[in-house]
Amino acid sequence: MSQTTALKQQIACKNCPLRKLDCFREMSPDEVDFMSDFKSGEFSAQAGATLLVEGSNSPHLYTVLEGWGFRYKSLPDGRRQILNFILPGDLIGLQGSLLNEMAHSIETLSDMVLCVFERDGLFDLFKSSPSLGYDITWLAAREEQMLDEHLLSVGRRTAIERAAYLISFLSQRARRVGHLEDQQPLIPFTQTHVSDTLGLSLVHTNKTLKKLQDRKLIRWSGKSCYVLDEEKLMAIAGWEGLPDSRRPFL
Amino acid sequence: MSQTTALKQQIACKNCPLRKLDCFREMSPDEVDFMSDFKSGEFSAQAGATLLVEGSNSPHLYTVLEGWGFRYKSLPDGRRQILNFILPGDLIGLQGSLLNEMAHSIETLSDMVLCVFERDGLFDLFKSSPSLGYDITWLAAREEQMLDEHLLSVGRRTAIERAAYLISFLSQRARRVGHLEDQQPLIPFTQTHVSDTLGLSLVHTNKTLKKLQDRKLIRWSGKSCYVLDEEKLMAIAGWEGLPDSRRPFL
DNA sequence: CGCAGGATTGATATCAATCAATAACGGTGG
DNA sequence: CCACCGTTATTGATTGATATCAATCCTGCG
Repeated sequence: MSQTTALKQQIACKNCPLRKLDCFREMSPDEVDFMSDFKSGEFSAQAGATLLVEGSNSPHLYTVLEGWGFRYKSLPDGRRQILNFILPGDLIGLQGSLLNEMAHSIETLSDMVLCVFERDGLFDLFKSSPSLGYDITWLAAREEQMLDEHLLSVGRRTAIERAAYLISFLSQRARRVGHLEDQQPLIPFTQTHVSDTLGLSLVHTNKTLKKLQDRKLIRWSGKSCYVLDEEKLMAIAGWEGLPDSRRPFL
Repeated sequence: MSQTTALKQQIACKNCPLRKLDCFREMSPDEVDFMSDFKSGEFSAQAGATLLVEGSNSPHLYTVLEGWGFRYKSLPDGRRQILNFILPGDLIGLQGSLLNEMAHSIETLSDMVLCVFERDGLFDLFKSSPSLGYDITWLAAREEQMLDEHLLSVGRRTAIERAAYLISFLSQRARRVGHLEDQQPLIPFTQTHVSDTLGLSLVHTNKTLKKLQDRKLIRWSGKSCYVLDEEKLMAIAGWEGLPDSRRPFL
């Protein structure tokens, strides 16, 4: 549980691997310079590690370089709701930095590499580089938009619609950041994760996924989910898909 | 529907009525000056008006000066999910401004007065006043935090817990902005709004509210809900309450 | 081989949705 | 002032969806 290892800085922002993906916006040389200063190191964590805990007050912000994770909240008796998944290019810890206390926890699903920033430098970022400040706000608005859709899903979609939405949503996000190239599995997560995302019981989640499998829309083998027909999944969910504009990252 | 009336600018930012409420952060004279420039007018809308529509591309941002509203999304077949309620001091239209297209709609519950800003001026705000840019990001993070809690609620709380959470949540927010002084009703909304927020059917919502009423925690009379025991509601929901720090507004 | 975590399944119990009325209330026109 | 009407709230009966319970089955791994 929560075994993590700190590493030294290894990648220069200029050569950031994320910069090669065409889902991300270009950064100006000035912005890259600023980020090089703002970056205070790298951090890697093993699969299953807890990165941030509800109620804590982390001095850091992170951008995900590699790996998968998820944000969640729990009720006092242990019921858990997964709020969103975290993929490369995502900024995490912003709530903690601005509002002073994390209201959710974060766990890794796979091994993960993170780029580390000091929250104390955040206001300086807004002063020194308005465009990067704007980008952070952009990312916050995007997260809000995803949450809106999840809330619609959990509140108003049926079990099968929810499952179809979740899987097509994750499939699209994964593809954007270069995963799913050739029939790679979706995410290394379990049906327990799916059920805690959909707001359903584990058993009912299993039966619902089975229906999708019977219709040949997905295949769940071993610990992985393969997406066979994203279009049909989106149709079942009544979901339009992600906007396809390029997005910023830090 | 959607009958709205434009009004001339009437209130100087310096005398903004919100500034008197002690739930809001102080603004420096420079910031107030900037806001005076940024503000392009006022707008008032009748109860029941639609302010912004999913899919549209509004050229404006607004800060609520008076009144109540809500954000919602709909599925193709009409099922509706209310995402959050909007109270004085809230900034709306940010998603539309940053991401270019609104992914939700906004409707008023009461007559409403809004302070209007041009989205084209938004980047200039980040350049000219980093602290206001930071504030906008703060507000976005706060909205995200509320959505996280709603998602936990809809995904993992039982019907009565959800209802208890929603009502204590709204009660707290209302009180902060000076409503609920002496047994004022909570919000001018119907049980249909409650059901679309909780992700429950109207009938079941009614029966659930009745239970809260039988326990003397709320009273629903006419079109209004009165909160009788916020503490117990929070205990039922297993909810900690809102943080009580001051917050910024634009 | 045996174990552990995850997936699957069938039976049953609950919760919440739906259906179908009815009641209460506010506003309107006569 | 009263009858009428539309909206909202309320209620009981029934159906349907999802949760819970309790096994069993895999599969990767030491």
